[in-house]
Amino acid sequence: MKKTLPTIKEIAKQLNISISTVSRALHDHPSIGLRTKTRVQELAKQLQYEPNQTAIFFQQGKTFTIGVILPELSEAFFSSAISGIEDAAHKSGYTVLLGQSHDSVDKEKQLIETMKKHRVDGLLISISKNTNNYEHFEALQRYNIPIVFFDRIPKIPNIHYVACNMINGTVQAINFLLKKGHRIIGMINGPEKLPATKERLDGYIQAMIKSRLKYDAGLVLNSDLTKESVCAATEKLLTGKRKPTAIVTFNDYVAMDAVQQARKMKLKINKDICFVSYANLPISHYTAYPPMASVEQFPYQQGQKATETLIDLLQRKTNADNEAINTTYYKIILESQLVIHEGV
Amino acid sequence: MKKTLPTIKEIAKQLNISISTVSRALHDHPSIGLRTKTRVQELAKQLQYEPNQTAIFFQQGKTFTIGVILPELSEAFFSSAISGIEDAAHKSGYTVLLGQSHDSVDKEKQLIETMKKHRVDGLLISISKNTNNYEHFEALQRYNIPIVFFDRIPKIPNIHYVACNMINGTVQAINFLLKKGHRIIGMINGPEKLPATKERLDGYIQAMIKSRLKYDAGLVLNSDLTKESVCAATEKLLTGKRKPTAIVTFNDYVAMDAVQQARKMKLKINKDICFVSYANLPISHYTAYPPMASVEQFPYQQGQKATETLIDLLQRKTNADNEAINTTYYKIILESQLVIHEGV
DNA sequence: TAATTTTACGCAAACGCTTGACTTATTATT
DNA sequence: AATAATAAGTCAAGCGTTTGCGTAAAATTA
Repeated sequence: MKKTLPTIKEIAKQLNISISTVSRALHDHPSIGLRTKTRVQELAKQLQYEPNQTAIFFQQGKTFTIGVILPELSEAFFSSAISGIEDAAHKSGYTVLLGQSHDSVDKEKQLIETMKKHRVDGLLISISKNTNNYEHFEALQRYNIPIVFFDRIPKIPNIHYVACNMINGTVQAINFLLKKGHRIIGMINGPEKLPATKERLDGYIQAMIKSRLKYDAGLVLNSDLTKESVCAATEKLLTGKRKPTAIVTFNDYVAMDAVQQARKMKLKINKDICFVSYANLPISHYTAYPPMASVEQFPYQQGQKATETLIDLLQRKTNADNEAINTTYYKIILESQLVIHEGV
Repeated sequence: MKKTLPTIKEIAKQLNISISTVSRALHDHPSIGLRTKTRVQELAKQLQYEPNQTAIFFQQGKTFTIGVILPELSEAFFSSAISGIEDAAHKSGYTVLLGQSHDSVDKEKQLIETMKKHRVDGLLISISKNTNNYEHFEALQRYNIPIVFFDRIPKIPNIHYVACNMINGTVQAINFLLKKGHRIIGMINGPEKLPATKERLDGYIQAMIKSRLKYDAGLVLNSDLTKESVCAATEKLLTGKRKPTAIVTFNDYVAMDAVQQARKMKLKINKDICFVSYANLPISHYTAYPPMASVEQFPYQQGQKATETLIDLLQRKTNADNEAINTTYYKIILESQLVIHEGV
């Protein structure tokens, strides 16, 4: 068993040429003659030579690694996104250093430190639910490590991001319900401060107004996404003066809890009350009463697009080290889309 | 904006001392005087010095990175496992390079190449469904990159692995059903060649025999996990001469399909027919008819344990570079466990 | 006070590779 | 035939750290 791996030095010695010649030969440099070039390449193959990437990383000041920090891989949204990220990264020769924040700000900060230490070339981040201070991101500027945020993006100027616009999908969802004859449509939304919550509300209002229906604020309730608060909201909606015949829920988990509550109240799902949700569970159609339709937010594509954007940024950085790149920011918005489930 | 990050050379120059002194001072080396030590450390802090890890990686021939190759993060089992991996890795100062094979052998090989190029210190692998040639793993021996397999392990000798023994949990599952009064118990198992399938079968047989019930091979059917084959198996079981009153299914997906089929046949779930499954969906209790109980396989713990094992291997490697380490292999088996669901 | 130990630090090599600058043959140009 | 241009290499610096070894100066011992 060989103890030490072959290096270009080794090859150079065996062929009695200089290491720079070997290096250039392996890179097909024009100033090396065909003869020696093939000699080198053959010996390299024979010795199963492989360049020591750590040396190259070091020498080039690049690691061809991109760090990914996201809240929770067990959320289907993110496990889908990471596939998009991986695929796009590998396509350009990058690899993915992973870290989950589990929605903890401390963990997030810690991960950034680690990524910084490992000298990732760039960072892809979906921020934790509880992040409202952004210094730890800004600190990376100093290291010239670009960040592209995706899905959950901080509310600060001058950042690159990729996100999915929920307004459009929400409008489609409401229109779908209107077309089905529903006139009183409720919404169980998320935490008030979340941008995602606001977008859903905006879509709701927009759709109502365009259809010349008045917007009844009493029909839109916020929740903190816990089972209790969702059940409470559901109950409140279903016992109000204006009882909705359809409810749009913040996501599939909310939908499931709301369904449960409605059933507890002896309502027939899809008859007395219909649900439309935002897709995050691929198997939601296996659940007892799947939503009639869901708004799809294309996690795979978001991840992919974010990665492509980051890599683009990285290329530019190496090409032109000027300041101009710092002045323009990518803001990429994908459109969400309503998907109507089978048998509806 | 600083263009170049501070190095120890920089510090050395400013303090007019040698770089080796700086290096040692920062490492609290005993042969550096307290006076200079603090001077160095203070300047380092002031300049926000951070060691260039790529240089260190290179110099030490270690990257403090472990590669993880697994089939599919969108499977709850693996997204759980990766959390265990991450936590254990971070605890020891390692980071995680991620790659999904999506159950493709080619992708798996490719990932191994990438990981090798990136000079990961060690590898954690759960093999793809279709892998039946193991050369690409063996090739890593040459690079002295240890592998610990987890959950899905290749059938070759002389490997380290962590897996979960399903036999015990299966025995518990059967016993649970027996205690509930069931006497005819069916099983919808997985593909025949899978070790996971064999273990389930073994558990089934063991439990039956221990209870002095005869093992009826007609009650155990294999499936290839597709919806069609599961439905067919379910139908066959429920129309056979000996109709089971309970069925153990290979996993939660199988359970859902089987339930659907049973309902199609006008059977009342939990009355005419009961189901017990192997846990892989955290939200399975949200489904229409969740299984009465599931066999838990502790993905988080498996990931954690596998990582700890790998790191242990890595420590040994640096400590004693002898051959002895190559002669003993870790084979760690966790026990599965039956979890009885609420309201049963 | 001389000899010896200890303390505190500097020198320089090494890790493997890339690359700008320089050198020496060889071939082409006038 | 002298000069210029090209081809094919070589040299050596440099990337940032770590570390074995050497060595003054200071402290201890005899």
